[in-house]
Amino acid sequence: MRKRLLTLYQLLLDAYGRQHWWPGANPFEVIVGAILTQRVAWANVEKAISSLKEAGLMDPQRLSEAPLKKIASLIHPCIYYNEKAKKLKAFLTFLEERYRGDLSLLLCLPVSSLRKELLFIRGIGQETADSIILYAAGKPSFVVDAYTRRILNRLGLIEERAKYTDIQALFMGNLPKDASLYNEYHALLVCHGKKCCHNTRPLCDGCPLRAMCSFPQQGTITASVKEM
DNA sequence: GCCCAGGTGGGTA
DNA sequence: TACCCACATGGG
Repeated sequence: MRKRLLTLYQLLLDAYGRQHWWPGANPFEVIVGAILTQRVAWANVEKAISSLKEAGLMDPQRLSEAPLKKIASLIHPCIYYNEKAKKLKAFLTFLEERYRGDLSLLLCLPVSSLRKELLFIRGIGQETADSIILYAAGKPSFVVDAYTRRILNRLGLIEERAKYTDIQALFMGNLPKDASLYNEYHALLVCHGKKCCHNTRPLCDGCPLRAMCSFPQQGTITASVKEM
């Protein structure tokens, strides 16, 4: 499995080059983006982030003081804007109550503690928590998103119903715990997912991953990770 | 007009 | 545990 994951990484890197993620200016902007991008195209998240910046609210203190309705109106290009405004508030309330509003205090926690803390916040699930750990804190926690699941399933490396934690363990159990590697790997998976094999076909013509089709279909994960 | 995009939480069986 | 639904914009 380790070899397959490394081959996949190399094929994606050769095809698309380095992605230089996350597209956020600072850790707080990365966190806002991670919450806003839930089930939303990134182009719409960018519009919302620009609006928050123009309003001078891309700051934990100022955003926490802003009325919920104002935040919702500024992030309107994102679907579920009312829910997301509440989620941003929930994060800021958590940050204020547990870390006196000091983001660096939260982000300096070890990965396991940081993940537990983030999952405690309403509106932050596993993918968003891992995105924050990896891209805002710069610590190794592999992000599993819809593209990751879809691509691995197409390659026969996981089953469609594999659990988030199992897919994450597949990567983290077979790759070195290296934030820059996880960063680039996830970015490449998203890049590939957007450009290629986005429909129900197994692999499209000209897909840079076709070389991996020769791998045997055994070793897929179901309820738990196998063949580590 | 329809489908889907870098999810999550709550309710129900 | 597994499934379903609400959330409710904008581009192709």
